[in-house]
Amino acid sequence: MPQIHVTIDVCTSIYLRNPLDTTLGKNILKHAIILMDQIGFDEFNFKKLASEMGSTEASVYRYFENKYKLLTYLVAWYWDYMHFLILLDIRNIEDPKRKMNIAIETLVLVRDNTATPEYINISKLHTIVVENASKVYHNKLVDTLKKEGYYINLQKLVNTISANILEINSEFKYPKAIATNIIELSLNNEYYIEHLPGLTDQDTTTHLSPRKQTIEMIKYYVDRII
Amino acid sequence: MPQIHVTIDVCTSIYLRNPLDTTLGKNILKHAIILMDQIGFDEFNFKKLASEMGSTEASVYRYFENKYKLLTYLVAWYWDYMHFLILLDIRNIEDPKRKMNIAIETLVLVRDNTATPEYINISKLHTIVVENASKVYHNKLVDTLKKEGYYINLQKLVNTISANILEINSEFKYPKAIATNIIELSLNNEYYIEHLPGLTDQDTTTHLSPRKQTIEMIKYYVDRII
DNA sequence: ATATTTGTGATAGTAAAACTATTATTAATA
DNA sequence: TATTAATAATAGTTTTACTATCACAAATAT
Repeated sequence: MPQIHVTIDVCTSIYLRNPLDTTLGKNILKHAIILMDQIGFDEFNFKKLASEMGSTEASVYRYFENKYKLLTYLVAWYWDYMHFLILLDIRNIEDPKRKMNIAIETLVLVRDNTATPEYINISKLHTIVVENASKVYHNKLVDTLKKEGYYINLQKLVNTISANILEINSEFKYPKAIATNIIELSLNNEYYIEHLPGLTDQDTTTHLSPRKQTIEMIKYYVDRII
Repeated sequence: MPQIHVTIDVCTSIYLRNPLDTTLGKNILKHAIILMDQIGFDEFNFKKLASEMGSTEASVYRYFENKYKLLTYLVAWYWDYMHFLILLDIRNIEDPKRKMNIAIETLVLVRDNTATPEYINISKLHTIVVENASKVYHNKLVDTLKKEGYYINLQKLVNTISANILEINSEFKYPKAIATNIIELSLNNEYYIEHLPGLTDQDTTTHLSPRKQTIEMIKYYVDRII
């Protein structure tokens, strides 16, 4: 059986050397995900990463200028991969409403896939994205980074979902804003259920998992709004 | 004419000494807002703040343990103040839909008010909240900070808007999640229009300002969903 | 087979950030 | 006038973020 190989496109200026080219590079990604997930981005640094993976600080610096660029790379990778999974899942499906439901499930469930490379723990990467995506998009350098193409991966995903919204209702006035909003809801709602339940609505009658509840919520939301 | 005095309640364990008690304290808030707005939270530190306001690093450390706590304080202050403005604006209004529209306008427009203390530049504080609110809510310490009551100010605002949603439609299934979402949209949409326009929809036909466009969008959204 | 390039490890170092501690001085209060 | 509290000034420590250099091993080119 042919193995599916995923090529994740991440803007080349994010890194100094392509981490996918070498074993060390992939190891940096692998252990960066494990460590960031464990101690959080603020506590994370290249010294700890190097010691965690049995390498040296200087070696890591050959791949990424700083930890912000490494985070940006991981988040871009995540969106490109999510986009790939969604496109895979909605292939051959005609009904736009069904397509939307599948996209929502894919976004929230963060299912593992045979195409996930060994060096990426997708569930931990999801946690990292939930906790830190805003650091990538909300900062003083946003305008420069945008010009360098750091955000195209999320943009492409938004475009796909936005197109799907227009297939459901071609008159809908704010397809991109709602696409972006669906993506943000898929990240935040589960986090709120777990950590800040007062900011969302937990269904105490059913015994659905936080993820299933989030899917229900976003479907309800999409159904009413579009 | 009696002057309205706003008492902003911020959880006492955020600060070491109440900044509102002294001139230096208020000066810390004032210049922290100016400086954070100017150089961004990541570049901001107590040394720069002290030099900006003609004081010393050690003096600032007597009020706040670190810059994260200062940010948390400012964000909590912002929500308490927004809540106050909304309650003021919807007084004596019966129609729940009108109340919601007013709340949306208040959230997005961030109008200055005579009750705004001299040491707070509310428009700059708004920028700081837009760019950094997620750092306050998405972090590894969230569970501890929640227990200490760091997030009650946002929670109260969510409760007020959530109640308003139920007044419009008592059957609505996710009042808190949508209240939180409205607040997040009010912060993000304007930022996206300005910095990441591909993530939202700009109306090129009209000549509405980003804020007016955001208000239109959220009203459209609320109207359809609730 | 040998020379050369490339990637990595090891070590060492600098500059700035993030605090802490001490003392002197000034202002408020008893 | 004595006492206390608040602040400024100074001087430190520790950690983070990053740079530079050199040696060695593996891959590649000739």
